[in-house]
Amino acid sequence: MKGKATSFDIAYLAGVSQSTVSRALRDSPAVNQETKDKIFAIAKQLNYKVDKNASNLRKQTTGTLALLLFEDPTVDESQINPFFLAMLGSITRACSQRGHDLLVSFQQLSNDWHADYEDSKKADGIILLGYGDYKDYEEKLNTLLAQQTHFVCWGAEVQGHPEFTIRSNNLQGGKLAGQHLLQQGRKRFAFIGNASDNSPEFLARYQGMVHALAQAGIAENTVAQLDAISTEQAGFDAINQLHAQGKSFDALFCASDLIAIGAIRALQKKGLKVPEDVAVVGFDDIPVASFSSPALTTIQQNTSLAGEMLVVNLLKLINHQAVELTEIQPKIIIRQSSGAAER
Amino acid sequence: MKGKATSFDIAYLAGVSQSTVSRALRDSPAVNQETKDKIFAIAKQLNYKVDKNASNLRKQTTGTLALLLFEDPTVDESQINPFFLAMLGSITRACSQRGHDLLVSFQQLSNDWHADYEDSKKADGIILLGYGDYKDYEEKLNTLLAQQTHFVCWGAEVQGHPEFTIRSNNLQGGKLAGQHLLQQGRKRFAFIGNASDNSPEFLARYQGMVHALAQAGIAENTVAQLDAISTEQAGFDAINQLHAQGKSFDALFCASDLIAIGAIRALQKKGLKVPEDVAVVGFDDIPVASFSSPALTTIQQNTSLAGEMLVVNLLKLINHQAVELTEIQPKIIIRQSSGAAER
DNA sequence: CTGAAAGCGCTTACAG
DNA sequence: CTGAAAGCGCTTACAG
Repeated sequence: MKGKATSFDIAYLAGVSQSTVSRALRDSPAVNQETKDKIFAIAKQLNYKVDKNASNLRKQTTGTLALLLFEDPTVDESQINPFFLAMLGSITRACSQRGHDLLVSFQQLSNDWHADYEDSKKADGIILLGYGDYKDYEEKLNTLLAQQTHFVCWGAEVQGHPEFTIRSNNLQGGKLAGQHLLQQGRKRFAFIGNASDNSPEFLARYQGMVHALAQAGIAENTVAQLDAISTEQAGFDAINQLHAQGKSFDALFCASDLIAIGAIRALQKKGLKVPEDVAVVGFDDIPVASFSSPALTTIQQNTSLAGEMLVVNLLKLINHQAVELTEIQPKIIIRQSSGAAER
Repeated sequence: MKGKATSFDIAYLAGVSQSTVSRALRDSPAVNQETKDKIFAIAKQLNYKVDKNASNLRKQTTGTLALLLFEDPTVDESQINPFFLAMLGSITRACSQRGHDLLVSFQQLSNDWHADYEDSKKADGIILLGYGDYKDYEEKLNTLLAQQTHFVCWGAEVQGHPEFTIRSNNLQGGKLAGQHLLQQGRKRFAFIGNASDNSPEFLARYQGMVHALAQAGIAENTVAQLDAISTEQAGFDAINQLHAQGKSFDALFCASDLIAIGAIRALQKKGLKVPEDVAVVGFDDIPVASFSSPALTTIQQNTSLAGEMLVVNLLKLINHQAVELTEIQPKIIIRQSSGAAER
């Protein structure tokens, strides 16, 4: 036999019609068990696999989900945020458990990717994952909406469609960080990370902390806040800028672990001790967090559940089932950088 | 118009045949420019995208590559080796630059994945990436060979088919590590990592170091070597075991950064100073390496070039072009853990 | 330069 | 329980 076997080859060998082969292979109850057995045996022997292109074309589906990972264009492409890589792992697993394939693409926001996947029948839906300026891609989201593309979005809420979003409870995460730093007896707070509508996740983390401080009688206007995207460099620079502004603080909450690690470096370079002089809390619990020096206290996002929920909700949307905004509860992981844990 | 537009819709609106539309959309030189312009305009307006399932079915290709990432089954699935994640990034980019999609799958070696992708026409070829016991998957590689699946393999050589392999020059990497440690005046060496045919990459790193030592008159039998898979835990345990065996050394080369980081922890826990008491060199240059304490001297693998070569060579194989074993030159990155660099 | 037609390998009403 | 037939949306010889 030349080339790959087709269902016609099996039909010929089994002495049945091709329709019957097709039914048998999908285990249709309308096929005699003996016939099935014979067909399965032949299929196995020929190492037959259903041609996905043909079956998808006929069924008008793909059995594939697309993952679009994007970051700030300023970030070096080779240095993908470790948090998203962890998500990638859990998304892959969640997909394969449900018999779906995962198409992966790293995009800059500037690219014109919207809807390509679904329109060209490469995927049944899209998972959007990334940090970056939310306002920048809101327009793209609207295009997706207009084209009725199926998608879910990590973190940011889609205007008018909260049900497309899966995210950590960032507000709660910020509260946990604030409360923990307060418990360490700290009074003068700083926050590094974009705190505007452009970065809704970071903003919620900031607001959560502010909320915790308010309950302890600390006013928001005493908090030093500086914008930063999620890179070590941005964290490093932010510290220098805060110092140049003459800001002083003994508690620092960073919107991501990468920012925190860069910030700690800058603090140490200035001769300040972490946690003695400044207690630091990060966000994400990326693998590096436990290896930084001192080990980083941080708010852990449950990437395993997050990836699962993204896939589950997207599949529901594809199947026209109802979904709603899904929030995942974060957890504080206490290590040395906040002054609470000993080795 | 209901549903997605097809080439027939465009043909109708443009007043030409569907064949002409198909040709025009692929920019065939056999189509009048005016006709093309008209067709492009209509296609754009309808937001038309070629149906990949249909075109792939007809062309009998997929325009997709599959990446199979696997690790030792003992490794927690959520904690994928950062080195492979970096590779994933560069592979994705290399694929999209060449107009290919990338299907990603994380597999345990125990799974029965061989050839599924290509047989079911989901991918034109497979990229294999992972650590793990080489002997364990040799059999699977043979199945792929027998089925004439197109594939390339990172690291390990496929018996009789060196051209399917892309890898770092691990021998050279080992030499660099050995030479560097010698330059620091170290004399008593240890190596942590599997050094057998089952882990050809680690073995070559070990042999490279041994080679460098031999040139300095240090015999292989003075070297303490202990097997370990590529995890921090394995590195941590290995140090304890070496000490239990009464081995003493002032230079340690680890087959991977993760091993090195675990080893450094264990050394420090025993009150030994790195690099003063033991100079440590790792392998990979994963992002954590620069954040460990002390920062890790390591052999950097060029993941950007590696990912590119995997894709380039696989595409060549698919197109029946000749390829040969591709080796990428590693580079030593000197930081604090080896005692050579100051802050 | 353009069109009519075949066919890629399936799935699934329809008929028996 | 099974078969004959249509059709998913393309690409590409073939003919003009």
